[in-house]
Amino acid sequence: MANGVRDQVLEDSRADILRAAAACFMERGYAATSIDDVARRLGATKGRIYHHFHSKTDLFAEVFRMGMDLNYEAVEPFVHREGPALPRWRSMAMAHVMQMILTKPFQRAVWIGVEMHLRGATTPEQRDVFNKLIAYRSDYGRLFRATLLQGRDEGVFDFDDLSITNQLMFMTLNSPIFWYTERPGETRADTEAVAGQVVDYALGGLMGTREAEG
Amino acid sequence: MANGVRDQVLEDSRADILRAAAACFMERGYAATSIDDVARRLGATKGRIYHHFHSKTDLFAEVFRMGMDLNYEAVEPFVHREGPALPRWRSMAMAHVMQMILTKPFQRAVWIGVEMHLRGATTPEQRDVFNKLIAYRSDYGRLFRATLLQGRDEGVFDFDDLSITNQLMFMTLNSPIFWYTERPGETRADTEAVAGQVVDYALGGLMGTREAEG
DNA sequence: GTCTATATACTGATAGAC
DNA sequence: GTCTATCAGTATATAGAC
Repeated sequence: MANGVRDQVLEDSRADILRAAAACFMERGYAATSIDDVARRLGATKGRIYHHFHSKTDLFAEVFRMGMDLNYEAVEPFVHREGPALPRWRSMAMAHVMQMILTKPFQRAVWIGVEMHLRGATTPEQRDVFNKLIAYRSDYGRLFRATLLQGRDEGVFDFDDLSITNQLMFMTLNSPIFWYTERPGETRADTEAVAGQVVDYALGGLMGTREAEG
Repeated sequence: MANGVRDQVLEDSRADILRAAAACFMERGYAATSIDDVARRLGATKGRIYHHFHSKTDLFAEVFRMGMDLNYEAVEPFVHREGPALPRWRSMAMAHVMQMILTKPFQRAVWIGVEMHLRGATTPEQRDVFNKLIAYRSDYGRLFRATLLQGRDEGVFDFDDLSITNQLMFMTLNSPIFWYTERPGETRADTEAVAGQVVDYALGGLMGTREAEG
C-alpha cells in the first residue's frame, strides 16, 4: 500500500509535467520550447523536470505516447464491431475527432512528432525513440484501413489509392487540432456538433463525387 | 540599362537565398533553422544573407510572401470566370493543389507562418510583419468563399458552417505539402492524377454525404 | 558583396546543496 | 524531490577586413 501511494504521487508529479510540456509544445513547437519554459509554466525550475525525464527528447516522447494512448482508448472499443463498414467507420471517426478536440495539446505534440519524423529532422540519438513512436502511430492508422477497404467492397466508399485516401482522411479528421478553440459556455452537444461536421466532410470525401460531375 | 542589369543580379542573388531558406524551413521548421544552415546550403557564410535580409524574421517573411505570390498567380485567372460554381471551383482547386505540389518548400513555409501566428508564437517585433502576411493569406482564402456560397445556392454543395468548411477544404487541398514526394520519372500527367484525387476528395466533402446516411 | 571575427544571449544538461 | 549554480555548445546579429 505504501508503495501504491508513493507511485501515485510520482505519477501525479509526472502527469503535471506532461500537461505543462504538452501545452508548451503546442504553443511554441518542439525546437522553440525550452525546458525552462516548461518549468516556468509549472512555477518550478528545470531541476524538477530533469529528475523525472532525462532529456527533452524523452519528455517529448512521453507526451507523444500519452496522446496516442488516449486515441487508442477512445477508438479501439469500436474497431472490432461486426456489421457493415459505414456505422463502424462513423463511430471510430467521431471518437477520433472528439479526442482531437478534447486533448488538443497532446494531439498537437503527436502531429509535431510525425512531422519531425517525416522530414527527417531527428538526430541520431532521437532516431530509435522516434521510430518506436511512429510505429505506434502507424499501427493506430491501420485500425481504419480494414474498415475503409470493407466500405469500398460494400460500395459505400469510392476511392482510388488507399494510401492517399488514408492521408486525406486523417488530415481532415485531425484538422481541429489547428483551428478548433473552445467557446465560452460551450456544451458537450456543441462540441459534438462541430465534430459531426468534420466527420461528415471526411465521409463525403470517402464517398466520392458520384453523379454530380460537372 | 545598367540599372536594370544590376537589379537583376541583385534579384538573382536574393532568389537563390530565398530558395535555400525555403528548403531549410521545410526540413527543420522555423526555430530549428539557423542562418548558418541556410548559408551552408548555399556554400556561403551568413555575411551574404545578412547583406540582403536584415533579420531571420525578415528572411522568413520574404519566403512566405513568395509562396503566396505563387498561389495568387496560379488561382486568380479562374476566380472571376462567369458561370456555375462547380467548374470554376474545380479549376481553382486544381491550380491550388498543383501549386502545393510544385512549390512545396515555399508552401510549407506559408503553413509554418500561419501556424506560428495562430498559436501566438510570434515576438512583439515579429507581430507587425506577421499580421500583414496573414492578412495577405486571408485575402487569398476569401477567393474561394464566393464560389463556395454560390455552389451552395445552386444546390451542388451541401455544408453547414462556412468557416469550418473553408478550414476543412483548405486542410485537404494543402495536405500534399506534408505527404507528397515526387517519384523518379514522374510526368506532369502523373502529378495531375495525384492532384486530381486530392481535388475529388475535397469536392466530396463539399457535396456532403447525401442519401447514403447509414 | 562576401568573408572573418566577435559580442551577447540562450539552450540542454549536470553536480551538488538542502 | 526540488532548487541553485554552472558548463559547454550554439544562436542571432554586428563590425570591419578584403
